[in-house]
Amino acid sequence: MKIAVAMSGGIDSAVSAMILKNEGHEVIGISADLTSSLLARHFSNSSATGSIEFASRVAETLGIPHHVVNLEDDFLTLVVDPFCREYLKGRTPNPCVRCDAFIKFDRLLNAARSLGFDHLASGHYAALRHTDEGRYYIARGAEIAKDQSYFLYMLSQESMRHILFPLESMTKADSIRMAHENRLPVANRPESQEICFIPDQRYPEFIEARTGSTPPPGDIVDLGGRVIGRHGGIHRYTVGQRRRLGIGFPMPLYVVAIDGAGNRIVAGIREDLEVHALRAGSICHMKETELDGLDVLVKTRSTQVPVEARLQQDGDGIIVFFSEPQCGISPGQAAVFYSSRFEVLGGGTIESAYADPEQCGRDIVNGEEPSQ
RNA sequence: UGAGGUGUGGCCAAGCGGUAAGGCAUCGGGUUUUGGUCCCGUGAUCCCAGGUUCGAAUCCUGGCACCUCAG
Repeated sequence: MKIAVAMSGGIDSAVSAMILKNEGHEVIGISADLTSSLLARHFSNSSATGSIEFASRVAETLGIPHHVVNLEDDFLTLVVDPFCREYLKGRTPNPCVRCDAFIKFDRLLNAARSLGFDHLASGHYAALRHTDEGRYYIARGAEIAKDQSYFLYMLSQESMRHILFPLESMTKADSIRMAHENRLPVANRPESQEICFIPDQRYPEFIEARTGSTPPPGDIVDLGGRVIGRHGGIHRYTVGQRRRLGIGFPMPLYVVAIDGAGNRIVAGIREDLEVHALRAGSICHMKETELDGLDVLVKTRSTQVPVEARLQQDGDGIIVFFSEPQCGISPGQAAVFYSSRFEVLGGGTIESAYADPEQCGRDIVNGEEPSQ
């Protein structure tokens, strides 16, 4: 089989390429240049090409060709700029989800196919499966702690026909061991974390530089509307956030809601954060084409243990009723639905969250006052 | 300027003569292919000036500041 391996310059994709090569496939490495000029523009002192150079060295070590595809324009249009716009509205986007769906497993896949390679493999810790009827879906792989299926819920049926996850039955420890045993030049590289296009966690500064706008300071209020502090721009906050509120109080205070229209941050104690239901929109169907009424497991963040919930169709969206209240549910993030076997059934973008399960109209997360 | 009260690190707050708890905030670190959470670590000589005492944030005197009640 002719397989292009999406190589990030990290351990996982390197091991993936090695495995496929050893299995006798015709393998090339392919890397997307997403950020070199972006980072040069906004962070003059950071090295954007380091990862691609590592990928190149791995390809050389493995004796496979390596291609670099410049996808920066698409990346900016489909990932970076929507990310910035969401933050300016007081929402908390998940750029990785969009990058996987629109860049890696779309544009980069297409680039591979135009090179004559009909399959694209990546180093994700996730499994790709299909039903007897030929419907593809993502599922959790052997690596539970670092499962990445959450990020993949938006992949299309069309793209999944051409995708391979060579690590799906491996653990991270397996990969590290293989990388060392085979002396891959990336064996000791640190794990990637944080947003790839924003060095040093300085995302508020990045958003300001990228959009050319500086969100104004405003009030931090409690649930009763009393002013208890000041914020430095709503793009600096997310629901559930505790640090950097700067308010001395007998108890820790968290961001309970972001009122974009009123330019206010609503703060409260931990139990004010508890949410019994949420509404997700932009629904993607993975294994299931009908989600209404299903009892599922849900993840509202990538590193969370899935929790029980029931789904209910609500127009073009889905309302998720949690069995146990959840904290830190932020509009803009992804809610991903799993079966008890950790198959991805579908998912969506969180639009709002509800403290009261019986009255989903009480929408405190979108900044509206509780209705009484 | 009559009476009473208060004055401890950014905020709140223990301490009641024996050599400054704790919470919140901040900052740093750990965990984490998003944000966040979580975990660990992080600071003061006690409004000022005298005095008593072996020793005071803790007692006394005098200032200063703020608060409350009066008028």
